[in-house]
Amino acid sequence: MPDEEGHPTVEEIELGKVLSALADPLRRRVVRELADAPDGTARTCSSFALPVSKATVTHHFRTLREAGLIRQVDRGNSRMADLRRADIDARFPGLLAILTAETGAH
Amino acid sequence: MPDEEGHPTVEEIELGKVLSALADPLRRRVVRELADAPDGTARTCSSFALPVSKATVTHHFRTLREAGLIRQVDRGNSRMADLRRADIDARFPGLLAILTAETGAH
DNA sequence: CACAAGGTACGACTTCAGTCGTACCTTGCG
DNA sequence: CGCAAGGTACGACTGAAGTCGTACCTTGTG
Repeated sequence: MPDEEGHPTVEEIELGKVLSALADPLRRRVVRELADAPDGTARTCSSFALPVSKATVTHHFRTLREAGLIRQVDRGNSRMADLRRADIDARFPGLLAILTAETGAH
Repeated sequence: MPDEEGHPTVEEIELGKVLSALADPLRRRVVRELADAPDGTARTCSSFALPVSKATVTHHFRTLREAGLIRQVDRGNSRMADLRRADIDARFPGLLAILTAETGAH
């Protein structure tokens, strides 16, 4: 069985869900910031300062997690999120490069 | 100015619209079939035999066209669609390879 | 010319995704 | 202990997206 609740295994990652998750500019911004940071960088949800409410932030991170793009682990007080870089690269090579190349209006 | 109605130029192609367009399995199927065919292959909308009505087919092809993924030109009786392969490769290298690699339930 | 084939336009319906407020839970800290 | 910080759960609202039927236009063909 997978890790915890809502983390698909590498084989379970579906292109459709990944593309749907990345269709949203806020979620794309989260992934891009994580992809630009050193591998293994883990940040809290709130550290991204998304211009939406807490409830909406939770919703977006759940979408990213269930798509298989990020990993979320409880760490005492808060919950840390980090990019599943190796898994993404294995399933969709070149995808992260496309995302990090995005510039302009975000 | 661009070509005809609804064809963005290469620079106007936006990642968000491309990902939104590709989030739909039917549209992904169209792009994949075109990408698998030889470059320059042009097909009619109806030749894809999508399991939806004519009106819906028109809708999906308009979405693909406005996202900049396909080109549509009137050719007498019908309207031929072909992949904007060079433009896509220029803006998002590796994207088409990800799509053509998709297997399983479509 | 008349008609079928291929698409588009428009309006309508339904489902889904993004958004929020509120209530609530857990953990760390003073 | 008591409280603030960080997140989640739930219900609700709204707008967007996929779907369809019908009507209509254009082009090629018999």
